[in-house]
Amino acid sequence: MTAPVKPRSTRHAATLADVGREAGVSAMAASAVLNGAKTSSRIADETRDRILEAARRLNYRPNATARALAAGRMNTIGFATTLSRTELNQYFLEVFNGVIEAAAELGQNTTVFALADWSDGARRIPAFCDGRIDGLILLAPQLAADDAHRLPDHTPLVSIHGNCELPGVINLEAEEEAGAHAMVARLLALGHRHILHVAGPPHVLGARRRVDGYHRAYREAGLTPPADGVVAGDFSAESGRRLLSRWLETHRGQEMPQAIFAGNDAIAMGCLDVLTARGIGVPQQVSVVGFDDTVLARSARLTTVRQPLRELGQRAARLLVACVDAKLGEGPAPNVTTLVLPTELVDGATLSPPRAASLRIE
Amino acid sequence: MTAPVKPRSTRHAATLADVGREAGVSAMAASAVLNGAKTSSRIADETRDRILEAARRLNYRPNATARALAAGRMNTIGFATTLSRTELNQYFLEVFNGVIEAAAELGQNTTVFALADWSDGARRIPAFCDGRIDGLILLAPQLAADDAHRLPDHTPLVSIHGNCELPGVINLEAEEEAGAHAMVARLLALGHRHILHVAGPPHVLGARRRVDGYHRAYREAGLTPPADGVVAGDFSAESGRRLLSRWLETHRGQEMPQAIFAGNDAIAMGCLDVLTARGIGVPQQVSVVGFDDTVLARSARLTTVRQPLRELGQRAARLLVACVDAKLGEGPAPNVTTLVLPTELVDGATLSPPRAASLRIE
DNA sequence: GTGAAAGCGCTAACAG
DNA sequence: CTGTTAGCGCTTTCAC
Repeated sequence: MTAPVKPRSTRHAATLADVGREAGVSAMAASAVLNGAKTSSRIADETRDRILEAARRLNYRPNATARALAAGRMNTIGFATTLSRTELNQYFLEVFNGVIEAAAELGQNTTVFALADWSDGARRIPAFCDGRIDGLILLAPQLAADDAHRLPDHTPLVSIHGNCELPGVINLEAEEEAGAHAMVARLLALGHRHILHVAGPPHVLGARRRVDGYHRAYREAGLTPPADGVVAGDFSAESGRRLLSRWLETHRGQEMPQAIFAGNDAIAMGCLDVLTARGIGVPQQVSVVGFDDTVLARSARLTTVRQPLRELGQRAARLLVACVDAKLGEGPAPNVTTLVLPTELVDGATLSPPRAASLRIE
Repeated sequence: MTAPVKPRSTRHAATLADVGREAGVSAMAASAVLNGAKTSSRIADETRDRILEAARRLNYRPNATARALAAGRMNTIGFATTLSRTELNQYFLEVFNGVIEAAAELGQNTTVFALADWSDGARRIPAFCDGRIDGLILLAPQLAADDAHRLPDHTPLVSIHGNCELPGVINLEAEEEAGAHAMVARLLALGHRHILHVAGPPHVLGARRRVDGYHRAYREAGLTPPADGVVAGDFSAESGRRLLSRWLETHRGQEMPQAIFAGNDAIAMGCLDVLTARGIGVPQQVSVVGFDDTVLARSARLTTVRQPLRELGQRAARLLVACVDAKLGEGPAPNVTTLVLPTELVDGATLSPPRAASLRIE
């Protein structure tokens, strides 16, 4: 019987076995001392010192993959999002900051999965949940109810701004309808009557909710929204530019809207571009308001509706980690299925009362 | 001798052993079929089908941690950066997009490590390199040469905008001095003479290089920079606001600078805030130019110096993965130690020739 | 108090 | 072509 060759691993500085050998004890003892093992009652102080000393001398580093394999936990959460390669996603950045911050506080790493789109996501998500992450946050997922059964059930999931209920997936969102309503109600209260809503994609729940808020504000004020008052595209500056340009083209000679309520800040920025290019003063001639309160809004001093994006990220991370803990029997499972945070109006420099005389589109 | 209890793992849907049992073959056969094993020449078609069928029935998913432990590779790269909790880092976002994009193309995941600051980083980096990532990108690290020996040598590192040479670490950067020089030279060519440089932190190499470019442009034009022509703070809008406000306070009654060259776009945005608040027209009365060409610049139509941030991220990821491959004997090691990409001027709406009459600071 | 043994799931080597 | 064996580094019973 030949003694098994123990090939000296070159992959890591030192293993527990190395440390044990150096200290003249077993690897288990080393493990007990170096990693907060719950198993060992106590190791003799003298032994412990010897082990610590050996570890320092060999520059011992625990191996995360081995530990993960044994523990069934990687201490890493995933964050899945679509990331366009042409337009940087401020929305992502805000939420991500919250996620990574809260995760770090809980000793968890964050790995980001960039999706081309969500049909891609539905296909790839199961593959992500293969042990490299302990749980996954879905950012603004566009999943069909049909995709639900394909989602892995052994990995906790949390969604932010999910577009449909997914069984077993906690969803976090903000009061978008209420936020949109409050903003449009304020515009109406200031005297604006002709408000154009340049909306996001109709297949996105949040975009529809903003449209709903717009309509409710008119309704509750006893007013009727203008004909052609809502145009929809996607959530990008480019879309804002395109939609508004086209709208102005097709309504040439008619009355210029007094205000533009953009579906998000990026759209608002696109609208600002168009107005500026036409020499139309904001807010002197037309008011423009956005939605989200991303850094874009702050840098342009845009009047907007704030969604607590960073906080959504933080909460999502904390809930997710709680789910992971619970799955491993290390705590109670959070008993929420949905969490809705408030929105609020943010004052900027792009909103004022409507001018007295109406303006014609040239 | 008691038979070892095989506790049915509840952690994963199914293991290779499960699949093998179901298909009536060994786990190795299953491994060979399900994961592209190079070892086995061929498995009988009939067997292979049986295995695939069993895998599908059991919904088999390979376990990434087990695979990583055996293979010594996690297929994940790390991205370490400082992330302020008060101001969102557009610079980070741009580079990150490049990193994640290139990494994904190479089948690698990306995990982000958020550092409070780089002294923190020097301490924590070794701990990250414990097998959970195969290599690490350092974004704008501020490391002392002294920290070098603490960096792990078993994990490949790549830095972007590193502040000092680190042995064995490939560094990527842009021609910052040249970019700053080109911009200031253009300002001078337009007729500006009194250019205030609101710079970044002097301990950051890139900030110093921009100052150098500023000085060289004056020198080569045969001119002398104004006294008090450079003020330094950090790379944030807040710093830009504070520095410019203070500068204007302390120079009250003197001549207003004709142009402001900001150390980065965030600083430029801060300066724009201050000028706007004072009712000073940009660029009619004062020109403002930035550095980086982040999304902030684009949304404000800021004239700026473009650094190819996304490309820096892409290149860094590709180089890093090449290093990882090389370490595992799967390819040649890249033989570069430094990569410098060009910068270029970006036209915006915040630069014009100086006005004829000089302006006094009120 | 400490060590021996078994196993987390997968893979590389070698035997059959 | 397929199965057996050993081992990646760490942990967790369970004897001693």
